[in-house]
Amino acid sequence: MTPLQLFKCLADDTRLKSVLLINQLEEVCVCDLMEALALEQPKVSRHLAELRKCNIVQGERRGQWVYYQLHPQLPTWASAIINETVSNNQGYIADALAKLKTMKQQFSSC
Amino acid sequence: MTPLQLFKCLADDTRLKSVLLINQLEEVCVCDLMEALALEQPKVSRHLAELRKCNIVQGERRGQWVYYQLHPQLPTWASAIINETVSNNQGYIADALAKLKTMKQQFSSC
DNA sequence: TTCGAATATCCGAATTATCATATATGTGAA
DNA sequence: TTCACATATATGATAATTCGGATATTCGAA
Repeated sequence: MTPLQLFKCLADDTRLKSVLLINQLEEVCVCDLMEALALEQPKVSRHLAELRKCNIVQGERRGQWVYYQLHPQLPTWASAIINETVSNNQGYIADALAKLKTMKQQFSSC
Repeated sequence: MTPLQLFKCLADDTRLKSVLLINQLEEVCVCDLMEALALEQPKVSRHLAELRKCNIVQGERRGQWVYYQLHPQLPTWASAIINETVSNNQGYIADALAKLKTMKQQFSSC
């Protein structure tokens, strides 16, 4: 993966938040992201597809749901960048993260 | 500066290379970048203007030329990302960097 | 006036959003 | 089991928007 590819993927609000949330939570499903970001399903799905195409995330179907995680072969420098971004911009995903966490408590899943 | 702003700025070949080169060389003028990247002056200038607007770089006129450097108030996490990118993707700017260095040796400036 | 640099504008190309539809999985009833 | 249906996700097509490139013009300094 080239740095340009990575930055292009992260240069969109939906994709950036998705990546940062996935990075924080280890794995999330599409419906989680829909709720957390208050977005329509096709929109989330489309942006995840782009992230998949660049090997930034990896989707795995388990029954009804598809769970996304960071791609296991993500270069170290790329995940360093993601971590650096999260830890210094917690406000950027704070709302979504809070919503996700209360969701997880109330219902076992979507 | 928000992370989204930063990534949008870095999501373009000209801008990304310019930032990485400026990071490596401390400061460069527009004509340096034109030569190194083999681009027209207006193109370089326009992208630098975008980087200036986001406070990623800073331009300073000294006589005829305008010299650019990373913005002194660039957040630490942002410059960490830039450094992480450079040190793990040297090939991406190797050509431009080599051209710049031989230029600097042959002529004192543009 | 001349040269380096910045800005304005227009146009074409690439992105994104939206709607509709397709596929995959799970559930429950016949 | 098998069929119908509900839910979750993906994808296709098209409209709307944004973005980048080329050219011309303007600005600033020598």
